[in-house]
Amino acid sequence: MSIAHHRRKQPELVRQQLLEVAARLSLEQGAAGVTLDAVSQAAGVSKGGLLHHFPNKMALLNGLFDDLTEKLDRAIEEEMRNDPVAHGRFTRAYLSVVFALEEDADAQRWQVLTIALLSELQLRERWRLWVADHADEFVGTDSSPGCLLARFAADGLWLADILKSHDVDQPMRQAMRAQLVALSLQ
Amino acid sequence: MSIAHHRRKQPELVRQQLLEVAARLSLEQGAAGVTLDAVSQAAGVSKGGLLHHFPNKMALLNGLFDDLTEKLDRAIEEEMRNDPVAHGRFTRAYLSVVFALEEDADAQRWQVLTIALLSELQLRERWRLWVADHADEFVGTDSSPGCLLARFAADGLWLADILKSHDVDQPMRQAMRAQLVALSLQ
DNA sequence: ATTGACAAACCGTCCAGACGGTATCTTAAT
DNA sequence: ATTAAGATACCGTCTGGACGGTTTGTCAAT
Repeated sequence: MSIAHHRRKQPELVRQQLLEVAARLSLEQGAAGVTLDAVSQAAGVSKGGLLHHFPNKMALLNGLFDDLTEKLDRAIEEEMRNDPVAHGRFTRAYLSVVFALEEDADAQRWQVLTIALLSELQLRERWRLWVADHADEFVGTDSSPGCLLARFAADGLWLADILKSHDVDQPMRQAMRAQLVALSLQ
Repeated sequence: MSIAHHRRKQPELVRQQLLEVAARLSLEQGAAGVTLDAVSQAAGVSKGGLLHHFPNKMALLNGLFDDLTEKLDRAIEEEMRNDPVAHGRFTRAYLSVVFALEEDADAQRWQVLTIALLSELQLRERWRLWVADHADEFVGTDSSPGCLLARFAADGLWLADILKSHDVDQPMRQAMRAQLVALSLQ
């Protein structure tokens, strides 16, 4: 911050703002709403300015993806640090994060974005890699059928939250979570 | 067929062909690949011809959605007819259909389409309605936490199949299915 | 003769990206 | 401490193409 004080241009803030706005637009207007014009204008930057930070649209989308997975990874690591049991540790952390998503208002913005990102071929592949890498990293502790099933169920719940298709009340949610945690231990 | 025989133009076939091609394009090129130009050209029809069958693009997407849910409903009904146990009957039928998806080569084409459809705001709402309607219809038999959980897990597996993120081998798949069926009964 | 099923040309809009330019910041030599 | 030199962070405009949709034309079947 000491630097920021005598620094009038703060490119990192602009970059963050652009990502923020892009995520918000995808939430409010769907994937089609994320155009260079719309993003730059809503972020109070010219299109040239946007393209300075992200040389093309794909770079912007990749930036969103990076931001998303980074946050996800941090949240998961945080949860894993507080779990003494090795077996299914990653799965339980994953469960925690997914179950927390609905309550975190900030996180909601990212949920719909995920769907939008998944509809892009290249980003779908990146997502695949993310999953594969994590499955690989925790193959020793989290590859039992129970763990896999628990994570699948979490994904299903996450999808339902996005679509608001079911509304699961809080007691039911907690009951489900308990059952999935039990699965992760078996 | 008797009509088609002495009829050179077969509008119903063209319509089917258009939907087929649109689904294929979304699989091969992502949602962005489904343009009126691309669909009509790949279907061997002029753009005017396409717009004769579907007055605008949304109508085409709605047509895809209708086709998809129709097939889904038929498959589910078929499965439900062969299940003597009332409790969780819908959930088990849902499981059967989802687990069968990966084997059915024809069905694969529709999987990615689903994601593409979900990225469209209006179609997401239609999907929400479909889910809500079915949850409502079978509220007496399929609203237990076990059933809900089983369906969530099926959705997660379906997502994993689409992304090819995990490759679950056949024995594991069957074990998971058995476990989910058990959940649907509890 | 009318109509349904297309084809072909065309229109207006939107959008990704290029480009030329300007303001601001950093570095380092003086 | 000043300042020249270059890098970085933007801005505003333009363009070529894509895309959704319209209009008009054609032709076979009824």
